[in-house]
Amino acid sequence: MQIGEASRATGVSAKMIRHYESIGLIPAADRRDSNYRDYGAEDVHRLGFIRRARDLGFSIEEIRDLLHLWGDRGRESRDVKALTLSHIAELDQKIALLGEMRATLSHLAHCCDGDNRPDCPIIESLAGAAPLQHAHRH
Amino acid sequence: MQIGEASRATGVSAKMIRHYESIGLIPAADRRDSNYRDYGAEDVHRLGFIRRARDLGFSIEEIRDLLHLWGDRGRESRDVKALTLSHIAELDQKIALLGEMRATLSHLAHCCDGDNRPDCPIIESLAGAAPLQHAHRH
DNA sequence: CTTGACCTTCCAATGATGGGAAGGTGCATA
DNA sequence: TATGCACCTTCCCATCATTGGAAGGTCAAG
Repeated sequence: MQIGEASRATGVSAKMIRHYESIGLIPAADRRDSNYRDYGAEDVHRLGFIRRARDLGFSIEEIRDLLHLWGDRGRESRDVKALTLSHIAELDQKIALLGEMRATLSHLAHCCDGDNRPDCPIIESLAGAAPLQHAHRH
Repeated sequence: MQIGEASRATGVSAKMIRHYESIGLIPAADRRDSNYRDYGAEDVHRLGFIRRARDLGFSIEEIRDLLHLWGDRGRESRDVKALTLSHIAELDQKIALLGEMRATLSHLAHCCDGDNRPDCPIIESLAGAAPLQHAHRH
């Protein structure tokens, strides 16, 4: 199977498959006489694993860990669960931060008439006249 | 005021102040004889505006729009409100996506015993045995 | 034998920020 | 005065995951 077919089978772009190989996330693919990469069922399976993990927001380094756990027959599900829980905590943090941003903006938008007059509390808030309550630096 | 003091006064790093100047987000600062940048009250005000907008998650291009609206005396608060509402919609989308990711992971973690046995539903899900319900590509 | 789809490598860009090198400036203190 | 130190300058590179494109090689069908 050429890289294009592997890409279509897994939803991972050919660009990214080559990239994952270059950073050592996946082993170097076999080559045909034409120097084209050649993929088998196991490679497709691994790429599918990677895509699903990325869809869940795992970083490349976390996926690298997961692949090791996946490939290790003696792995402890405890480790996998710990990695997952840590990821959930990260997601909670992001969600909370975005929620605060949204609340602040929503409050401002609600106070803003939205008509032609230039008295806009949103701009005034940003200008520093009334300090924002929910602002956070990142 | 030198760039370091302007940085401390606004919470924007000196690196970023120079960067914002280089991309035209702020006008080129006055220079002293020493070629050091020189900032006044107006510059600090504008940098504070930028920092607050960034704290709220506005992108550089959105902030560029806001700065124009801010500087335009005849601005319509309608435009500012529209920009804010569009930003709220973006935030809602991100929050929803993260929420789905969290639900999927939480479900998996709940099903994962977390003991020594290698029967880990998290790994099995990622491996494709049981397709995830909440997976999204981005 | 040409066309077009596919593949290869390499280089560069995205967005926001940080790190650091190499060198100039300004001020206080020994 | 000299030395040190904090500050400034420009320039290049790194991050992270991904995309785009250029320049060129390979393969199948028409």
